Amino acid sequence: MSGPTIYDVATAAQVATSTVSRAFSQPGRVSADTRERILAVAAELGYRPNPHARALLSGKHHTVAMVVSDITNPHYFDLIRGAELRARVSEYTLLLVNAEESPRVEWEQIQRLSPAVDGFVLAASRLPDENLQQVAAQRPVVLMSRELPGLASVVLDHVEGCRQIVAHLASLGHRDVLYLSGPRNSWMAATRWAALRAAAEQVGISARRLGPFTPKVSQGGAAADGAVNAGATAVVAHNDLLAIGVMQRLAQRGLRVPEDVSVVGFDDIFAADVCSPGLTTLGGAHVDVGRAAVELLLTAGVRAPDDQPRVLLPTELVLRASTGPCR
Amino acid sequence: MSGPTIYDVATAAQVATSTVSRAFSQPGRVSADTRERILAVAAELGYRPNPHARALLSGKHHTVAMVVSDITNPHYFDLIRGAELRARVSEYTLLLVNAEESPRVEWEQIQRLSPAVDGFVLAASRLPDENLQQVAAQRPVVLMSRELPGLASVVLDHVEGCRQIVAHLASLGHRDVLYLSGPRNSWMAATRWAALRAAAEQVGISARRLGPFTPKVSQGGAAADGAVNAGATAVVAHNDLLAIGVMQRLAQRGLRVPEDVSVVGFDDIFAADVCSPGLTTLGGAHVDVGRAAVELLLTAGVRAPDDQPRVLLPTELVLRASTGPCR
DNA sequence: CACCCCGAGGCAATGGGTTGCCACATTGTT
DNA sequence: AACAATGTGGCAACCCATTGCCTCGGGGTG
Repeated sequence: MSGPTIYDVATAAQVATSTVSRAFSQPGRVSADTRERILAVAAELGYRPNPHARALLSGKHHTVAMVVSDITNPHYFDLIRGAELRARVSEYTLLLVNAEESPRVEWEQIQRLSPAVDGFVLAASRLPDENLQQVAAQRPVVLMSRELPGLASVVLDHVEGCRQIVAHLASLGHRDVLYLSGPRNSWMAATRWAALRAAAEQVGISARRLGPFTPKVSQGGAAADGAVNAGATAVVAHNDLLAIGVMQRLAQRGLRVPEDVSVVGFDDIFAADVCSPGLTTLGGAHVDVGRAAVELLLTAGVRAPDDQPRVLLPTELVLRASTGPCR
Repeated sequence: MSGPTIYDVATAAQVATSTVSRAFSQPGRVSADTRERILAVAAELGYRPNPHARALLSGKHHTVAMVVSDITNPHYFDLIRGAELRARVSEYTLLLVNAEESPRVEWEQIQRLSPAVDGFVLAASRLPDENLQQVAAQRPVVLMSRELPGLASVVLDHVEGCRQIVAHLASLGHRDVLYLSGPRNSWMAATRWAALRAAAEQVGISARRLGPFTPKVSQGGAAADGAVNAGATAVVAHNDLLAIGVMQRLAQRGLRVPEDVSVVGFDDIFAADVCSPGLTTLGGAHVDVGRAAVELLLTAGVRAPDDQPRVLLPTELVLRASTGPCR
């Protein structure tokens, strides 16, 4: 069933298994021609080391698990891709796990995988702080799009990004921004609201909040109605999906974007570019977030537990047609 | 570093390791109170079996690898999700691998993972037939969106789907369809073209082909120009990304969709619903494709090599605003 | 009371690769 | 010429869970 083992190679090459093992892992430890003979035999037999057997003794699995809270959100694609790319450079396997927006599923999967991976990258984890700390006690952990003191994290600089959003809207004459908030247990939602409010205060305009909303297109209707009812001239939605839903509902109610209402999203997903009108949104190099997170994880061993880095990556406000002068 | 082992549990519960093992896997084999004691101790210690050690002896890894040719294509999301859901039901781990559109990368990753997984699900594999057969000789394989005699596969019924597309266009008065083809080595592209041509012949209209094109938005421009030059009234693009690119370019050149040209895509990705005009596209239950593929893989052991099923799932033509009466 | 059967638990081999330690041979040192 | 240093390869324990086989003791049968 399975391929040849190190024993088969050893027999065929007339050496001990230990010699075969060293021929691969410690090239200097065996003589040149012995090594050559072993490699030739191994190639001929199609030998490939069994990762399980290796992991059993060394405790190193050469595998990192990435847990995403909802794999259907297009925003994660770039994160996944970046993580995958970085993992492959080091010949690590990336195990992708979908938490289906459920903290329970997320927790169970992490517990199940814990003995089999070298660490976890958690994207927008929905777990409460205590659980994150428990995980971190077992295995190295890097958070994406979330922060927690004592844990390594990679996030886009939303403080600066929200300042850009507010400055943009203010320069268009808006005196008020309405944030359509994300889920209650989302760290991101809290962070964005705080940053928007601070930025608004700084430039002297008002900031209000509505929600929470599940950040999906389908929730955009309710969010849009709330925004209209609140008399908003500019809304900032928790993410692009929600923003697109908002725009759909506004169009349905006969309101024009951006003439009547300006709309801003977060993430710069592909659909933000093709929807109509094009969505102004706060993007960033999400591939680099994924890359940086795995990078931190792979170098986690050399850092002290109380020296966990917080990596902040720059955002980029992508201007499209959904924002315009205040009516 | 790592968690407690079965030895720790055995010591703490004053029994042999074999008894602990059996307490978990063969409940009837140990007495009720011994079992209870062991489970209590294990829970207290936070014991979880090491999957590697288990896999080493049994040869079963409880892991399937899913290889996608390009993870940035939104079309794969549902496939991934379906595969993930089905795998989790059986407590299998889904290993997601991105081939980056490179047959070489795809091949290397498969070879590397082969000793560590129970089988492969290959989504729109770019590997040549011979390589697929080699993989299948090592491990159970299920293809998605591709067929090869002798290998299990799950695909949407494109023959019927293309008939629906052609019937739809013909009923709008179109006497000609132009297929904007996908990559040269894509099985899907060949299949769609053959099905379109057959369907066109059946209803008595003409079918032409242009391409190949890399199925990305950026390639839509060239495809659109070619279509205009060919005087097409109805184009069928290899997938939604290409179709969206085509529509962007048509708009840029002042041509109206669908008044001047009707456009049809494949896959029904999220963006097809939000772009403007909405894209008529051939969708289907992609989640079920993913689900069925893993299902086949998990039951692969019980089938003879010459009895590999071809699963055909229904398509659904989603009508939106991008198709209309022939000018 | 002798014998058998059955339930319950332990011993030890197993899987595939890694690594500390030892053995042997060759070459160099005094 | 006797001995040390260095280079190569082998032996065997180890990682952790599983499982075939054995043992021991209690209850039932004749």
